[in-house]
Amino acid sequence: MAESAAAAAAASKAALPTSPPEDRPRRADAERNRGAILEAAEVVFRTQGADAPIDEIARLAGVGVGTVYRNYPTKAAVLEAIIEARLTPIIEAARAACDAEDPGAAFFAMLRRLADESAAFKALADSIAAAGIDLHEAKQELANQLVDAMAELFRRAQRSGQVRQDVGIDDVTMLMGGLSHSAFAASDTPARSRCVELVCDALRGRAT
Amino acid sequence: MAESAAAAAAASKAALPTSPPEDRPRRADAERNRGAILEAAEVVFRTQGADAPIDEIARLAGVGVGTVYRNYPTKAAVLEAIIEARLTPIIEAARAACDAEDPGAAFFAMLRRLADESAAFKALADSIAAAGIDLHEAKQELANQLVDAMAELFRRAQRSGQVRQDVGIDDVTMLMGGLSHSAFAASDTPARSRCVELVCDALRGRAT
DNA sequence: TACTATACGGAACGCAGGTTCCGTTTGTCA
DNA sequence: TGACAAACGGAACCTGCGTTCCGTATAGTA
Repeated sequence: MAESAAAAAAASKAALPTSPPEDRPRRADAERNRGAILEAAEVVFRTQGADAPIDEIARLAGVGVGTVYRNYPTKAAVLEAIIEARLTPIIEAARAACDAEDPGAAFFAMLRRLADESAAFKALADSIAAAGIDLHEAKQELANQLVDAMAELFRRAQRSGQVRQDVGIDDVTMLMGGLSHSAFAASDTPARSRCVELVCDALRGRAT
Repeated sequence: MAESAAAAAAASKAALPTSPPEDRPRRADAERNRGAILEAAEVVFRTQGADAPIDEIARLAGVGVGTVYRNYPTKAAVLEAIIEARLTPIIEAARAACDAEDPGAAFFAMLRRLADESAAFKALADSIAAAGIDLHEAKQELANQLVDAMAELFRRAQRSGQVRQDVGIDDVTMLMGGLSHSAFAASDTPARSRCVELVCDALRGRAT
């Protein structure tokens, strides 16, 4: 999945080693390295966030930087591949949740999930936190998809009466963006869930 | 005010042009430049945040970078002077609020103030957002003072029964740190106040 | 095993930002 | 007005990071 995501992302950027089908297959070591790079990038972006240097990924993968760039045209492309792999199922879950019987419960469940994912994956937290802020990153498209899906879910939850009427999706983005940003630092899981529940309660307009 | 704060901050760092009293006074142009630097730094850190380059400050002040460094040993020292000037009155207000008749109202008022200040001053938002996160910055000491003052105020508000019992100061730090971070981006004042009120309601444990 | 296209590693490059250095300018005082 | 210490500006330096380049190594093939 990450594979295809990466390939797709790459295809739109430049000619990559994942060449036309009929060509002779790539060398085995190249294939192996590609996997190692993807795994290393996952670890590094998860633990260090989007600002981690490329050298770090290369080192962990046991390859030179050149090899990283032979697989991905830019650092942004590597990041995008990783973020996409991580974010796609979340976006799909949000879309699927729109059809849930109880849109309110589904909406709040998604908020919890966003916080959990942010806590577990620093680059993702960066991405979600940035969703309501800058608009100039490669991953913006993905962030938009997430925001759109959440917006639809939010509208349904609100229409069902489980979210107070005087708030908007932008408020949710602001609260969750901020929370995501803090979430990774907090190794403290209970505190995080408590905060998410506070936000949920606030959006409901009533106490637990 | 900014002057004295800067001087104090500077004194603790290294020997600065603000030399021992009995020495002959500094040259008039030096004094003027110092003021210009402080003003420029204020503007730059307010609008661009803590990451703004020193050159920007020098340019706006109409001096060379060398002159900035003759007044402050490092960029961190400049930032600290500015943040201190901005944060000190807030910290004092938080301490004073501990003696308020209604600790609950005082506590929530401080939350509002923190959000407002963050929205108006990017570097301050950075600082507040970081309060619950890293521990390696020059401004950490200030952040700690703020957190300590807020913690005391929080305890009193909680003891007075206006804050639910099942949350801690760390939850407040997390929520407000995140909100501060988003707040600057949001030129939208109503949205910001709405979010702060949501957080306040959540901490109260009841709806408006 | 020998040959060659493919892939590799990592030095080198460019750029940005913090900090230092030094030749020049200028305020101050006699 | 002349002399000198104080202060100035900004080029130069250093470090970190993204990206490129090229001489070398090797998987695949005959």
